[in-house]
Amino acid sequence: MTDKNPRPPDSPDDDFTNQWPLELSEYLNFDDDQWPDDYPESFVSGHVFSHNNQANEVGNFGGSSTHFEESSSRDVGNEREKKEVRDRVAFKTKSEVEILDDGFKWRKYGKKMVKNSPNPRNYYRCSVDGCQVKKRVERDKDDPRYVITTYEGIHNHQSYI
DNA sequence: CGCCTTTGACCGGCGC
DNA sequence: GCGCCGGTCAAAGGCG
Repeated sequence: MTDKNPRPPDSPDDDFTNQWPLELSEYLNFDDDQWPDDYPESFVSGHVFSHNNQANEVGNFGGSSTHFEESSSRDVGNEREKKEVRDRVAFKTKSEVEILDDGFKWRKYGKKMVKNSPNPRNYYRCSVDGCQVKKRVERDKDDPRYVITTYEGIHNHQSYI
């Protein structure tokens, strides 16, 4: 259990989104805290990119379309001290494997079967000490060839691997 | 030797 | 009040 609350005040914030190693073909931001029960398939349509810059690190990235979603209460400004200050970022990536290397070390801490999906959902956590970033990975129930990765929180460190 | 993976059980919240 | 669901932790084992 970790009742400590690190996160130095000098740590960079949402800037990390700018240094994302991946090129996002599209980016969607929802005003709501959650997505609809059933995201339409139009979500996944077209825009198939070929990321070559990352391919040198992982061979699994050959040809993948990535969709980016962001939901966070940055407009409120005053709600910084709330318990839900975590940034929720959802990626939809076309991949045969679920283990997409985003440049960070993740330790799997749980697997669960959600009723809305015939496929299990995997829970990962950043292995770096002080970094409480969590990651949720599951396959699309309508398109098993797509993988939905949801990131929660901001990394305490900027170095990856 | 250290770290990560896996499965089960437990817990909290919400709905009915 | 109970049931359901999603989320997390824990212990053991396996692998590098």
